[in-house]
Amino acid sequence: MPQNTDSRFSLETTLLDHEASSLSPTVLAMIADFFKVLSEVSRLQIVCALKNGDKNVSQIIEITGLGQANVSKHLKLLTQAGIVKRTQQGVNVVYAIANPLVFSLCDLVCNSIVTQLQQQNQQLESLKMFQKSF
Amino acid sequence: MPQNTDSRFSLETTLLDHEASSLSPTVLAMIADFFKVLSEVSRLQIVCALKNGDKNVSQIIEITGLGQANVSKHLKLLTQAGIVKRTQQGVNVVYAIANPLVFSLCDLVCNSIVTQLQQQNQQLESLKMFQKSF
DNA sequence: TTAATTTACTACTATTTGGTAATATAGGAA
DNA sequence: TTCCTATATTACCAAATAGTAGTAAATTAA
Repeated sequence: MPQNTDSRFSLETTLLDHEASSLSPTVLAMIADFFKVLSEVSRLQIVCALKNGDKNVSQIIEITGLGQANVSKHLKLLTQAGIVKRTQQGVNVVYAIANPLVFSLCDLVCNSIVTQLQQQNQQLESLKMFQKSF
Repeated sequence: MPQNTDSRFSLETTLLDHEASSLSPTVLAMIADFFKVLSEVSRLQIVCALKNGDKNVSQIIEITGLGQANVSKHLKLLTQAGIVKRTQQGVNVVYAIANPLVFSLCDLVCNSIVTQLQQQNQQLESLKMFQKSF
């Protein structure tokens, strides 16, 4: 196997191309952790709230309707995951999207869900037509 | 707002373009659920095991080293999410990737993590240089 | 038929985690 | 200084979940 001196690509190419037994659980855990941060409605709400521009914590609380302590905890997780970034501005703390990748991910998943629902819809229609013929 | 008769795109365009208050929690929940399925190491292991071709349950158990009941439970979740598909072949049940999107998602996240680690590495190097100058 | 194999299901335990109330901390105003 | 506001942290509870042992169901072989 040729050595790849660019570590930026060595990870991704070695990650999923091998049998699971040879996969680094550490790498899989990092990927899983990233997905886990995006796997909660409250955190997605916060991400969406930041899509149209930076917001301070109070604004995020107002937009999402979540509790203050709850928002603070979610923001900490999102920050640790590198999804949002924190900037102190006087007494306020402004959060912003640090990694726009999240929107690409959400769009991809959303398209996938829509396609899946469409297929289910088609099957439902077929069933209806079948039922009608009796 | 112009009516969009193609429901395939109305969802994705209305999803993230508005304030969180106007977002359908249902849609966000569907997206969150999809991410949640990918947020566990064991399930990522199974997905990776299927990357190089379909496998029956016994093979998946052997490759991943997970318990039988555990694998069965994870496969059920992956199937419900539309990520893998199930085919009975005699006494065996063969699972295959139903939605290759998962690999795109994993690659995107993996690249993001690598970039993040690189940046941290650079900061570490800067710190080392700084320390050396004393 | 019986026996063996494969997969799914059913509790059950232990751990994790979202939400919240209370408290702490820190910055700005008076 | 004191007071007020904004954010973070802690402690706690309740719900969700990963893992497992045991069992059930279904198929094939003998």
